Amino acid sequence: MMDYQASAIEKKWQQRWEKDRAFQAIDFSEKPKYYALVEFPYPSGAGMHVGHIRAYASLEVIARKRRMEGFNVLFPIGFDAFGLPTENFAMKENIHPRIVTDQNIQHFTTQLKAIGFSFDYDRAVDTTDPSYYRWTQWIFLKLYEQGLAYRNKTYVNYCPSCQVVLANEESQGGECDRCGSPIVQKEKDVWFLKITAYAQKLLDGLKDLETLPRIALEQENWIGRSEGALVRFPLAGVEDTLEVFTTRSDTLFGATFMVIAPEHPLLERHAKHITNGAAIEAYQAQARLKTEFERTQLVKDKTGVRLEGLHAINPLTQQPMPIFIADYVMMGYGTGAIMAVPGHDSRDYAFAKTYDCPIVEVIAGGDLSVEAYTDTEEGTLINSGFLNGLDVKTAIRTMNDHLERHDLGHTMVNFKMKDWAFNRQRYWGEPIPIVHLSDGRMAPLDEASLPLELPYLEDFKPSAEGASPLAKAEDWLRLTHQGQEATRETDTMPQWAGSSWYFLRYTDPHNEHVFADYDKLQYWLPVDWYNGGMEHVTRHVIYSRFWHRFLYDQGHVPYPEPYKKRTAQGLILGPDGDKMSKSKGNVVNPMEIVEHYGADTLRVYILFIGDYEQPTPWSDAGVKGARRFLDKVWRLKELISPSPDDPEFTRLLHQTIAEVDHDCEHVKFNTAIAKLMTLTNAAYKQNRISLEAYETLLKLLNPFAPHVCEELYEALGHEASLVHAPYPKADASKMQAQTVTVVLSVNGKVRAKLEVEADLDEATLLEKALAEPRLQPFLEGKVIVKRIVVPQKLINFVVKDA
RNA sequence: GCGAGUGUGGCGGAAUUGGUAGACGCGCAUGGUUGAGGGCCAUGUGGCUUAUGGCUGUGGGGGUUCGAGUCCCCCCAUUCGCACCA
Repeated sequence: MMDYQASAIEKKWQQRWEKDRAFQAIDFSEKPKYYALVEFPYPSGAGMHVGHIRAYASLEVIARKRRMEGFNVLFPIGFDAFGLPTENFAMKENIHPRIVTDQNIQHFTTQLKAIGFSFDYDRAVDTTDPSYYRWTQWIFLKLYEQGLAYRNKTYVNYCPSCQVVLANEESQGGECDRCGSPIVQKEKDVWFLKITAYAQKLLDGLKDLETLPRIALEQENWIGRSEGALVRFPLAGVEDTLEVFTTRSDTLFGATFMVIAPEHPLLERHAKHITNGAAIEAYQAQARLKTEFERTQLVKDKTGVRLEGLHAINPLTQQPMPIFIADYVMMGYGTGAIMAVPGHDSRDYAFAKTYDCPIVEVIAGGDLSVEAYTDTEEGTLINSGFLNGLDVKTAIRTMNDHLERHDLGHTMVNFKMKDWAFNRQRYWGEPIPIVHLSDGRMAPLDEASLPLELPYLEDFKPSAEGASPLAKAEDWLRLTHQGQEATRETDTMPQWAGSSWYFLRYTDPHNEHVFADYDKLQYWLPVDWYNGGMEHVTRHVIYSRFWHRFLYDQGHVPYPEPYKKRTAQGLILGPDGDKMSKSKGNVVNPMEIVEHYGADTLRVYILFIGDYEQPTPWSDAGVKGARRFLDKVWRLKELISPSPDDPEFTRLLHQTIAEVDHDCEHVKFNTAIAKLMTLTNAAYKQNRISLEAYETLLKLLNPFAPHVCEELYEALGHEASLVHAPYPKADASKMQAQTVTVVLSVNGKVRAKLEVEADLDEATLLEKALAEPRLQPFLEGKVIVKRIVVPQKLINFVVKDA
């Protein structure tokens, strides 16, 4: 028999699958549908890395398994191809991003096919293709029509190096997500999507998503719902109020001063009453220089400036409350103003100490002379008028009632989530289909005029001061709209746009009339299983759920939630245990493994490497083990025998069928492979294998290592491929062992083992156990006080000295 | 600071409901096969030990139990997420 020649076999079967269109998803097939979705890649010039393989290999196994189980499987792939790396590369090399993108996509596709992924490549989407982004623009127009896309002047995180505006989550730690440069705050007129309007729906929808608790929790925290009250504090001497959001209205009697964000509009509104305007302005200027990172991370001392000439009144105590500006209060959360309760909030306490404000105890228990008493989830109210003696929960309810009755405020729900900054000042993104008319108004483009294509620019470097390169495309920029001179919007959409709805397009990727046919959406959706990176659990998953829910509300998609189940693979670290990075030189190129050992080896190794959902270091030695296993399966063919397998082997076979099935469905691919290895080893141990058992092994292994399995299966005389071969079913009656090992222990320590018939009755078993010679030294001269019998497993004698 | 995860041999990692800790793989050791090397095969491989036995052992310390990697309490380390969230 020939040796296992991976590369020849793999090419052969890849061509065969392509010729047979083996992985084509059939719209409206009679079979039950299964939609397996993996996050589509950004086609970088570096090609695939091992992380991609791990991300796709899981659902690759599931997709192949489902086909064998008789499902009509949609397992698509595409490319999230707009974005900065391509644009930066294009600038550096002076090649147009269109060309770079096409090359990269082609390179990626070749690599994906070389690994044997069973994607339906006919459905591939490319977010940079005008026939795709036409519909991204269309969805934007729908959002705009509903008032969910708006422009606002705001301070934005700006990266001076990339010359782009970044979302908060792209500038965490005060550094640009992409280049690591420090972020500065810049005032700009930018686009937002009103995702906050969907906050509650996005939160509620989570209960229908099957996922790890921590994945749901991360989304919950990101949405950040909190219940509380809006309270209006009257200002002394002017007809105005200062509104705050608080979750602890019960502490209102302890509120002794107010703090507002340095950007708070109250400052401008009452500038003429404020007598220390210069000091205020100086503080504002200083705060603006700080990034949000510095404001929240580095500066733990509380600084601020008291407003002179303006103060608020505590509506309950009627005491005057000084107002401060301080940068520990953020304009972006709640109302940008707080009532400070120094007795029970450590930030307010520190501030009160510094600025000498009164500290009032309103919840009994702490020692306010040393620190704020913040352990106040429960407790009893004191110094609080009508709340005295009430517990915290009742006090909150009572206070809220009081506020509503006296028109001082009302209960409200606040969300941490902010609106989605939806713009980039770069070339390689979807143009926003809006024009600015000469009279200052904005107008959406006509749907029929979409796509609004990117103009072909020779020079797509950013314009001055962070304006989009599109501002330089004079011919494209100017037009006549509704009889007026107009200019086009020059910002482009962020990279999250195209990925917010790509899974919908897969159901009908070539449709020129709608983004996807409703009946096809109804057939294929929802996505049955979505796998991707942990890092996308908040942003991408929430953004795409938002778009999907919006489209549902507008009647364009049939179901409210897009995903039924979400998993996330762990990172593959470098062999040194550090995160793989070019600078550390610990990057493993998967294609080298394919060349050296074959794609099947790579696939098996990556799933065998460790728990799928945990990070794991790469090991070159481990790869060899995967290859050895496939070699063993290959050579096992020589041991096919007409004589039946040992009963113990048959039992193991059926147990393996059941466990591999279970493990695959529970993302335990590593143990599934381990069990296939055990089965293979057992066949060698009995020195033969029945044809039936060998074929079963091939079918179980096929989703992991399809090329070698197909080759061996064909060599057995089968003409039909394994793609739709029926998946093995375990026969429970054959899983029961004839004999079992029962552990004999004394006082919990294992002293002997006993091979007995599985159905032996308890009395006989005990008799045998007591007669076991190896137990005698531990029983002699003792009294057995207790006998524990776990059927088919263990006996424990509890003894004590006689 | 808050929340979540993780911690088991030389290494990656296994271990339904508490019931033989270390499956499977790597590495290593010894022997075999081979012109050599590789490959392959067999056996062994947590530690200690006065070895067919005994003791000990799942980050540390307590506890519950006949029995704890698994359950409870306290601590430590590490990773991730959020972060002055009012």
